[in-house]
Amino acid sequence: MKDLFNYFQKNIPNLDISIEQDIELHFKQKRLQKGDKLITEGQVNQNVYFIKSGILRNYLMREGVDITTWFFFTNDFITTFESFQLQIPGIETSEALTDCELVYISFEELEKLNNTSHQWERISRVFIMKYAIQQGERLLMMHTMNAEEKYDYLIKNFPQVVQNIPNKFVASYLGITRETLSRIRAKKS
Amino acid sequence: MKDLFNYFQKNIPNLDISIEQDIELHFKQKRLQKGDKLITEGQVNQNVYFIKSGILRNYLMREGVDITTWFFFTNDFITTFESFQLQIPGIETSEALTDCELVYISFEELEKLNNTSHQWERISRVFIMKYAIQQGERLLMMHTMNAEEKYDYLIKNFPQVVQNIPNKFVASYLGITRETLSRIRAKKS
DNA sequence: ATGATTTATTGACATATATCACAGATTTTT
DNA sequence: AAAAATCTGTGATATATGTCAATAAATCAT
Repeated sequence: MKDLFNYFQKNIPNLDISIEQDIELHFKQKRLQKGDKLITEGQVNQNVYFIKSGILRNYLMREGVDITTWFFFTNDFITTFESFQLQIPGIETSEALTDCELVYISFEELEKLNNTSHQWERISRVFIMKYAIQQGERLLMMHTMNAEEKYDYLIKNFPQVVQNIPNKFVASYLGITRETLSRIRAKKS
Repeated sequence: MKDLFNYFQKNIPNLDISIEQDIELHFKQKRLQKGDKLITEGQVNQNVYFIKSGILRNYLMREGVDITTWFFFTNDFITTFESFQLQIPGIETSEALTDCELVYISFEELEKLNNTSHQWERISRVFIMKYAIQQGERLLMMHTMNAEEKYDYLIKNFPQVVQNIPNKFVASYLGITRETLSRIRAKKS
């Protein structure tokens, strides 16, 4: 759990040491094997997970087509955001692309911490804020770029995606077809 | 300022009455005329504004082209999110599409409230969370829909956009050209 | 290791949307 | 109210990307 506390400290100044105890007390461990589902479409996402190691993706099915919405790496939090925050059934599924080590806390337990501790409320706010900023950047990419620009953007800003993830997932993440991605890649080499 | 406190109460249970006094003390009034700029590209967005009445849009220039990123209506908060949250120069501009009445608070004052009051930290968290959810929905729209589907989605979910806003802004908000929007509209009537 | 399955590449063609050009409509300014 | 400016609609054409089909390459399972 030390990793998680370190990660909090890196992002939020002057954290109380009691936070580390809270983590010990309320977070649990979980391991996944490649291909395992962590969160399932149609169900309420009960937990927020912190990735100690591994890679996952969120995706949804739209008219029978698998669309990747997000990739997650070591030191990311993973939820299906709306489902977790509003505690309603979600449309997204999370699956492990590699074996993963996670720690997690349930919505109710986190809410308790948020209710009783100002510092936990701060932690929640800061990480939601960072998530919103990331989303804004991705939205801008989808809004303003063509296929090749999106791929260049990905290489520049998230090289770990291109290096570690099958092209079919990269393509659907970019909102283009596998064939188009393949042609863009061919042109570059 | 009563509107703002009511709005907080509607979204967050059990708010202390002291919040209303905080609002009186720290929020200021501002009026805009149609066409006025509220936040300017290249500068740090110092304040978060709550819209008591009026409509605004955020936009950015990309290769000389004006791209609308978001519309804001009565009872929305408006910032250029990343610039405000990180207090760094932003790429977006906010302009009034109608005359507007706003109330606002500076980043520093809000941070003070967030630091000293758990309830304010809660308020910040909840509205950032709501913003993130909205962004996620918009991202899904841009990711998965074609031009006509996006327009239908807008009519269904944000009819006030289609009713009140010039088509050229609607088009760039959807990431399509004015001509394509015009043809979609023609087909429907 | 070998065969089976999945994934990536490439070509031919189809289609949605962009671009350019101009005319008509609407809004703003004088 | 008239003139000017801006916005919207429509046609002709161009282009990026999608679709379908076949093969090659990579990965997985026995």
